[in-house]
Amino acid sequence: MFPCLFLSLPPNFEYNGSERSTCVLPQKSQTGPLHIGGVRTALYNYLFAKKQGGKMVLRIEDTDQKRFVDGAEDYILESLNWCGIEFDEGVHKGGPYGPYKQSDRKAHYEEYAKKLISSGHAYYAFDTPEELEALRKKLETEKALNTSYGPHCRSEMDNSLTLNEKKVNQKISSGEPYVIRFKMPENEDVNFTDIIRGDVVVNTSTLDDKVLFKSDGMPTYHLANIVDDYLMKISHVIRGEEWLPSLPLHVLLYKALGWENEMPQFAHMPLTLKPDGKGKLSKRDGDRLGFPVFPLEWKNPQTGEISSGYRESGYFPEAFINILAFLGWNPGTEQEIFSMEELIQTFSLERVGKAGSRFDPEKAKWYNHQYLIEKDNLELAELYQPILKEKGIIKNIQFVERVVGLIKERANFVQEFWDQSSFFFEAPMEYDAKMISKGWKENTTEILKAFLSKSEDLEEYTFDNIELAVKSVLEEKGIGMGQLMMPLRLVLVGSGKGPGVIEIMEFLGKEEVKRRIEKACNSR
RNA sequence: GCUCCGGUAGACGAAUUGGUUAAGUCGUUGCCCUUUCAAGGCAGAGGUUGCGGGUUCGAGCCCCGCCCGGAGUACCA
Repeated sequence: MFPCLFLSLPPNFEYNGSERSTCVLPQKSQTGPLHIGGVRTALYNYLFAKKQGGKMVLRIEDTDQKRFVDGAEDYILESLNWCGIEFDEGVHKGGPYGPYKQSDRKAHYEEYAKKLISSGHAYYAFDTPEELEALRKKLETEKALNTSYGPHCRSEMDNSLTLNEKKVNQKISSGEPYVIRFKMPENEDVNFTDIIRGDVVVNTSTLDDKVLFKSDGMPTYHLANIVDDYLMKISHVIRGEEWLPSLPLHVLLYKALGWENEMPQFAHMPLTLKPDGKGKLSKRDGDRLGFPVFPLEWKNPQTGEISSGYRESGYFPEAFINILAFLGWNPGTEQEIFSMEELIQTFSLERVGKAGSRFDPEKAKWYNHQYLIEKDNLELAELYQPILKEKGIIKNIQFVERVVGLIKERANFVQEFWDQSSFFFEAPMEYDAKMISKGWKENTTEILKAFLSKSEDLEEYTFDNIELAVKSVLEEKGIGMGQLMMPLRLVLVGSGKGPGVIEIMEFLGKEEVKRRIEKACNSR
């Protein structure tokens, strides 16, 4: 899996303005594709860009060839498309700053890596993995403050700082593998400002000589990101908090390349945490705790393992977006339901929180319910139809629409509709035992028959008329409402759920009600 | 270990930037309604704002120390 980057460019770009954004998508996601944390990062970038009137650009960061996952790129595209996050430029669309896939931009990285070498900001290193491992172990046993490749040890290693030029050229031309490392300055304070975190200072003595260019000819994230953001004229970098520790390096790279004035502004957003326990949300948490971590269902092409997605679980994209937006951001008002358009209007980086937020699956359901009850009955009926077809039930859309209108308030998802409404389509096959013992008395059959004969006389089987029939039966028999309504519900629905009993009767019609009552009475 | 970032009820989080009694939502509990369930309405529980000092008339907010959590510390992003 590789992450991708979102950039936004305003039509009239100026570096000192605050009108453009960019972000890095997923975190270390070897284990799977874009998950909700990544979509949320994309969303914030999108909201920021749209609010400022910028353009959204998708860049694919596929510099790690080992981690290529088949289908990942399409998955990203499809996910964001489902969410309603649109791009103006990118791998799939082209644009003035292409190509938008880093594996197609190798020449750029090589060029700037060489520039850094000639300006003395970087150097070639020939150390083998074994030598590197030995170095680390040695420094660890010495309890050195900094156990990585850096100023304190680079003079003892196999690199262009210790070797003479002839030797270096010889090694390179003979095809010996090499990397290019950044020459980290010694004991220098790096100051920078993060939009969300504020001012941060880091001393370079805690940093190391990061590899910028790998022996396979590809850049690392650090180099590729800086070069591309510069070339693509990015003004804002909005990415996950896990990048914050790399920011000093990035700042130093901008300086070393002489791009200090073109350096974008940074915003590092809080991580999304597991609902239980500790740590950031990972792929495994979802199905372990019974909620999706992916926007769309994902099938791992290598293992065939399937992870559930929000779309397949019945979440509406609008609800999903709303949930994500509130994961680390809030408007400061009491409004909780926001359309994408409202989010664009209201969103600001300043109101993004600093603390990591825990994802709450319960509240996610609540959000979906809010959107579901606001949906048009016809739209919901169309979503319900395929489910009915699977059950072998063919009904016209008007019928389904009426059913949906009666039951949608008690469901969070369209998938729950059948459980709430099966009795509208077919008579109950069995009766709930608890309801029988609670509501079915000796005289119940007699009461139901009395009700039946009352309703026989009804010319129009309307709510009001049925109610009148109910009342007169109660009066005649001198009984309470429960003695009639409980059995009626049992007979009609089969259990203790569903809308009001009279509403159900009105919907089913006189004949069907009669059939169900008689069937139940005869079977007693 | 080291570096950085965090810490307000079970969860998300507000607090006009130092100003009464620390919002609201989800969840939870009870009641009303519907003799079902859900929705809705009402009410309640839940907090020493991580801990300890300090500054101040006054601290969730500023300063110092500590504790806890997270991230980073790869030829991964």
